[in-house]
Amino acid sequence: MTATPGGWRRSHTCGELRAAHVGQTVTLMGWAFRRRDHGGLIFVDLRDREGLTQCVFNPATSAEAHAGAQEVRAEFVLAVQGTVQRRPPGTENPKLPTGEVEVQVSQFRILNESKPLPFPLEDQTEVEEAVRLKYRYLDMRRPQVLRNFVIRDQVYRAVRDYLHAQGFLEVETPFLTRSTPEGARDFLVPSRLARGSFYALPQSPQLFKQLLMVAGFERYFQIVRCFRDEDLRKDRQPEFTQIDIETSFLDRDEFLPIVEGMLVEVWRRVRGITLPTPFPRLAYDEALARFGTDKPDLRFGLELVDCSDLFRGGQFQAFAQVVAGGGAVKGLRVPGGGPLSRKDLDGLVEAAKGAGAKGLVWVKVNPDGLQSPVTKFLEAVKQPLLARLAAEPGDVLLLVADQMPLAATVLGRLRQELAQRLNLVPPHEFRVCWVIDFPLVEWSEEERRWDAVHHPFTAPRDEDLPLLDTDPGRARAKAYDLVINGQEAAGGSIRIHQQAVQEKMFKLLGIAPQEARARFGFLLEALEFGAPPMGGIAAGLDRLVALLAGEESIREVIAFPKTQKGTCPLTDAPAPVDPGQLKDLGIRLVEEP
RNA sequence: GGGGUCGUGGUGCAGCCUGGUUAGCACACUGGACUGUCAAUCCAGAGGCCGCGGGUUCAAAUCCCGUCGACCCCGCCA
Repeated sequence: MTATPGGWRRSHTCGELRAAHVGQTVTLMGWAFRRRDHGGLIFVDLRDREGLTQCVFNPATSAEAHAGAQEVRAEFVLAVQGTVQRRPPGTENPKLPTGEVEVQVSQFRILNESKPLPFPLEDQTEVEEAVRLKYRYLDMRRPQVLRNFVIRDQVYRAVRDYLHAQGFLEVETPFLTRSTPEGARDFLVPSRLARGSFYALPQSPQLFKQLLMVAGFERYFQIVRCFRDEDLRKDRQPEFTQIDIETSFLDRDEFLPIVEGMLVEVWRRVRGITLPTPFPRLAYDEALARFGTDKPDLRFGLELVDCSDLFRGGQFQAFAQVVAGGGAVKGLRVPGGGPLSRKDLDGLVEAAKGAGAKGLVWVKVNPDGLQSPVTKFLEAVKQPLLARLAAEPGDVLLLVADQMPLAATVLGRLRQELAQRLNLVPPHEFRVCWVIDFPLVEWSEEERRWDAVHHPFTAPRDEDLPLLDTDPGRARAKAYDLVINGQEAAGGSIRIHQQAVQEKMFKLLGIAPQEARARFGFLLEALEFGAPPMGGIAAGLDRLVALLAGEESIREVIAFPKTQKGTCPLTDAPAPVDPGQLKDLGIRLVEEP
């Protein structure tokens, strides 16, 4: 076995030569990153996965090599043999780890040529994403892109090492499975052997991991692809990767520290950062009240403050009526927001309306008094209002009156947007928290029934169990989300492990017994054979890696991602198939009406 | 399904508002010069269906309509 025609073997990588190697004869293999031709002297920066090494082609060393190097172009694949030498004084490159030395080339081979590139491989140049994705294999040669996949690899390993050390068993579950109701749209796979029937790709291994608990595996995990046929975002792809975990015999407060330990280990190994534990916990109601969202970004303040009582029965009719009708007035203090122009403030009003509010009241706190479209209505509550929001001259106050949770969520969006705009978000900080005590169900107006907030297998809190019969909307679930910098990074729950409770839940959700039997009777049956108490979580691996890499979009940390329309510019998937394939499956295409 | 931004040589952009030269700049590319560069430099050159289709006009990269595509957002995502 030889690495190249002629029997050369790579002796070092392009990232490892140092002053200590001076005098050694080495063989490097890699890509010609850049060539600098001085006529009498040619420099080629040879790049491989590990780094960059300057190779010098000097006719005094080898006229043949020097002549050959003139043919070299960007991204030619080279094998280079020569002597490591210290660079002449004054020509060292402190920007390169290998910058103290260079390889004086005595002979080299062109292992392969390359066409001119469709785009430059420099890190700093911005190239349209569709072009990058069409030539993703070239894009990935950029050190910045490679770095993201090194981080991803470190995350895989940290997760596996940690969970294995904690006694978790790694198990694979099927991709070809059956469609389940609720949740996202399924990707369907037609069956040839059972014509007219379809597999569904899993939205998550939810049911299987519960079966593994019934099986007595006790601690399971899997780094697994999940599929959801919904519209894409920068943090959502049709196929994405979850760290899926399930445990037996642990209640929430025993389980969450295990997950915290995993996150701590990942952040420690990848970023050298020690996340403080335990992670703070926020009840869902509290998160909504203080931040106007169930995934609060804790890197900055701008907390929402309830001002409802200040306006109850007051002369500001618009607000007083909302409060009288059971709604709330939520306030947000924008410190130093004074410079916001009338146009900015009008923009905020529009944004609030766009988010569903009937309106937004802004108040400038000037040294000589309040300035607002509704100043005269505010005079009566001026002092308590300023005190409630801890306002100071130069601030801007934003007030939204509406039903809860709308009043809070509207202001929550403005909070996020203003933090961005006013540069209040520290760029290199990680703030992690748990959001717990989610509602179990919420009323769906359009379907006229209760919907599971998390999923139908989530257990209600024990003390809320009676509420299922009397006031389901007030029942809280044993569910939890892990939120990092305002992003949902993981979500899970303690499951229902008693068949009677599960059936009650289905009944509440309007899933008829026959339908439940038909759809996942196998799970209900399993629950009758001694199912242990169980609970787990699923973490979005792509989002974790993006956070660790400082990338905005998970596409930057997925090897071959899809565009926003779900296509792959590289393979041109999805694509029509051969009529014979359709015939095998018993599928006939119909024209759109 | 809806809203927004964008689409101009291989890449990144300018020109478009206010229609009228040979569509301009940088990088890449090709040829030449050059023995210490590292975003090498200098000289010369080639390269354009201005996304696509229609309309207005004497005349369209530019104005209008439609359409396709990329990205961001809303809806959607248990």
